[in-house]
Amino acid sequence: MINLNRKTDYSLQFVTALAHLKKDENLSLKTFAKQSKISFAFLQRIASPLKKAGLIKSEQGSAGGYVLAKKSNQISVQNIVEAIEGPMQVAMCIKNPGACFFEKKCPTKKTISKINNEISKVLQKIKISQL
Amino acid sequence: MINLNRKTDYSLQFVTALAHLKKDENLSLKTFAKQSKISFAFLQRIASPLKKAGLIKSEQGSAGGYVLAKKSNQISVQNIVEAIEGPMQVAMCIKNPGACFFEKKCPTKKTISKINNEISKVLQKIKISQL
DNA sequence: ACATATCATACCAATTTGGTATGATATAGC
DNA sequence: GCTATATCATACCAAATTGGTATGATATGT
Repeated sequence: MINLNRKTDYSLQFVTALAHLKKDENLSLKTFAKQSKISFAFLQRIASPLKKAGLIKSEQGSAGGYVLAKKSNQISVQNIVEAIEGPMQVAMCIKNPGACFFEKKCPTKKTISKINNEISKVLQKIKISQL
Repeated sequence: MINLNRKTDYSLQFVTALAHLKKDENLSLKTFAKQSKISFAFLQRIASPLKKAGLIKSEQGSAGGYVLAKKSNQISVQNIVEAIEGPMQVAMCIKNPGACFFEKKCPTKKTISKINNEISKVLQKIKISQL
């Protein structure tokens, strides 16, 4: 399926919210959960990979919370998708050599690969700052 | 996830094979199953929606089989994706009003919608004849 | 200390996906 | 009319993915 799952969807919302913070503000998950009506527990599962991917930073403790780790015009939808869902590939064959039975003989691999590149470009072009 | 599932993948292979038939030839699923090593039973589940979508035609009976219903430069990857997976939408909100809790207030709907259009364009642009 | 954060798990139900099986219907050729 | 070979229309099932929750640990400002 060509679709963004709920984790990715919520991630976009969260990162967008971070992009709109004022200087020296941060945003805790609890606060964002209240604002957005997204479950706190679910947000926790999102924040972790976003941080690992270097898109957001965090401070623990009582005045803690999250902020962007980069400028919002340097974070693309592609970055978020890949942080949450792993490497963007429209078919297993693109980035996993040996994953497909057909492999080299596949009559459509070239096309699949092209589709992958084009979609990837689209996602890279759209930045968080554009929201 | 941004990916083409196996049904769509096999569909691309099948339709491509039909595009390469000579004048007045047809292709039965049994024959294609042997050629491609794709399971016959699985191919049956693919052929049905492709036909319903008006992309391929069939003849029953002992000399029967499938042919394209349109010229191969008039069938896009988008057509196939939609025939197999339903309307292309990166998020439920795009084509199902009321499907999402956030609906009008959603801070990212505009972006999601943009992503949807861009990807849709990509898939429309790529035609079966290009394989 | 205590309240409030992040962090790191593990768990479970619901849905989707991949794949098979079964029986009916249509048709060309004998 | 019989037979072989097609499509057609289901229904079924196992495995993987997704959506969502729960629990406990660690860090830090007041």
